[in-house]
Amino acid sequence: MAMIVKLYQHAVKQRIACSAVGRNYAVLVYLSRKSEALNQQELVENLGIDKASMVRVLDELFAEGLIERQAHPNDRRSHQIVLTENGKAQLPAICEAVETVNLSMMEGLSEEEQVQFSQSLERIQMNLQNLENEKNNSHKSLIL
Amino acid sequence: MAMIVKLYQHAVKQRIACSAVGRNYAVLVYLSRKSEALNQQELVENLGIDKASMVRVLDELFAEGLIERQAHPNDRRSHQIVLTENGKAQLPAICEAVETVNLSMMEGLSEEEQVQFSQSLERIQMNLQNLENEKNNSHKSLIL
DNA sequence: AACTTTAGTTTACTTTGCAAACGATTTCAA
DNA sequence: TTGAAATCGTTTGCAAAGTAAACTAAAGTT
Repeated sequence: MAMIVKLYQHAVKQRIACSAVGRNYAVLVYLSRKSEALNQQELVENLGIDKASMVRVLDELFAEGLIERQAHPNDRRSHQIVLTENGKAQLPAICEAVETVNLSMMEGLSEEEQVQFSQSLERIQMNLQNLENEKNNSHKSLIL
Repeated sequence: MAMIVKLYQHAVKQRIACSAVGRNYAVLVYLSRKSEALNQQELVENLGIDKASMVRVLDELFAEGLIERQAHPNDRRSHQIVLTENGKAQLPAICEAVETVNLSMMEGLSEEEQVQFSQSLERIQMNLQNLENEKNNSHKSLIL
């Protein structure tokens, strides 16, 4: 499966010429799909990029003028990450690349199989996240 | 999906205390599953680790006494990678870790869904590999 | 024999992850 | 309310891994 992820990301990046976007397309796509404002923590949890790396990624995207860190209304520690106009302008090209690869990837699978596959993926991710959390909380649950 | 791979590998590695094995468990497991001798090229293609990194990984596994590079009978450029006795001795613990995580991961999916999922994965990998190859051969096919 | 290709290695560089520490907050509990 | 603990983001330093180029040695091709 690690293989698949590498092949997938490689395919998408090849289709996005644009400098910093290529490496960080996942962040932009994720931002574009969420209507609410997101802070860095939420990006870290959902994209599987660790928080130190996320700082670097966002710095880079900011330097390219694609995102901004806005003040959070209720929490002065937190930043809300939003796409700039320039950032939004890149989306069609990025999404097209993603869509193209998605389509090629699913070739030969019926509509139903694709749906089933996505559902299985979601469940598997949930299961693995639970595993991870059990680990983290094991020391707490041991104090009985 | 990148998220899933990270969660999965993290879960497996946590369950394998043993030094160098933890990081490189995939190579050992893959070797144990193949009856024929494998060269580095085949490992690179099947595990998605690039060849320069593979040299480092195998160096490390060799330093730990877990694998050996044997001369290929017909091709003196090529090395056949084989598990040492010591390497084989580590397998049960590794496979148990992998099995445990696999089971937890698939929790809530029916036997049939699991089979379907694996088949879809295989097909997807094939599709992505074809995509990759098309790219590599595009310059050749352009010469008409 | 001269070429091209392949397998593996080395090198240097970049990218990423991980862990620890920190400041600035916010939350919680005594 | 005040003090301890947790959270958000950041920085730093180091380890691991990907990438790209050049190289050796050995096959394969023409």
